[in-house]
Amino acid sequence: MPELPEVETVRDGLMKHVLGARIVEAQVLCDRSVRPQPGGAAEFADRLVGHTITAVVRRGKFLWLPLSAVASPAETSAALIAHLGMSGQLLVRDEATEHRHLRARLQLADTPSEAKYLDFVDQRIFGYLAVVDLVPTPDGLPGGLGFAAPTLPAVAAHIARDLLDPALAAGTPGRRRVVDAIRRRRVAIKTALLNQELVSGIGNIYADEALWRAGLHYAQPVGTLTETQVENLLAAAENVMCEALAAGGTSFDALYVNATGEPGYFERSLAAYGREGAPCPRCATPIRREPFQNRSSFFCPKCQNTPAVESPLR
DNA sequence: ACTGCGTCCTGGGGGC
DNA sequence: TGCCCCCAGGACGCAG
Repeated sequence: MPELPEVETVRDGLMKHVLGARIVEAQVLCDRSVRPQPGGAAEFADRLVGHTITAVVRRGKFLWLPLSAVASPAETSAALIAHLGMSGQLLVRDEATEHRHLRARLQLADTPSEAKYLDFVDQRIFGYLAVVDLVPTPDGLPGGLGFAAPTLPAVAAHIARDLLDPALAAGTPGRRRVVDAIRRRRVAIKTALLNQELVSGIGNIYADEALWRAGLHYAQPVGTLTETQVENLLAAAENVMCEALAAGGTSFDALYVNATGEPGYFERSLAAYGREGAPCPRCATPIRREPFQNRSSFFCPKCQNTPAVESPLR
């Protein structure tokens, strides 16, 4: 399941293999994988062919590749956006290779490596590709990591910045605003962590890991947490995602691989997620799994104390 | 404005 | 052995 560290690992691979490349041909093998594209596959291909990839940008779990026309290279008003969903893969290939779930294939020229194809493979079709317009960021800051221009895809404008964004660095006003935005909600803390409009990039795996590190129960009402507890939780989320990034991401179920098809190695470092019945690395209490909002939550029943009840007087 | 829940999708695995 | 049902979850649409 690609979350921030996995998407960032893919971005890194794409930088090495497709930056500056010109798109020669675009093949769509599954129409449903190309959305939100009003004109469908034909419009998708039409807006890609002949254009050059000028950057590889990420905000949270969203990736986009700004495009410029060969005739007017300074103009970058559109981008190829990619969301990997549950099982999406962007694979750089030197040759046209077979994939069971190949949904789209871009043929490239002038790549910085031997790469000739950018394949979008997606088993569950929760991910998508589209060519979309870029709009200015409200704050005039870069829209995401990897591109200095203050723009982002209109279709992702509602997505918050993530914890690796310099604008949200620990101790900055940006980070304080995230803490405040979280604390204003009246939801369980895990719900807030997973809300991509408050802070982006965190999915089920890293939410559980951050909560384990911070010693918080997933169902703890946000209103019962102190400012410091929320700050510490965000720091834990940032740290665990940085460590996962250094390991190339988490390949929990083999649906995640990087841009050259290799898995990540952070799964062996997970403390809670996917470890039902295994000993908590801190206190050896068996990790428990409980259903939470149609998902699974993994936690240590000893380290992550039972949620306090929100005071009715507040 | 918020919150919560259902929906999309496919392959693997467990149970009978 | 085979079949059916359930499970995984990111993002979004909708109802209240």
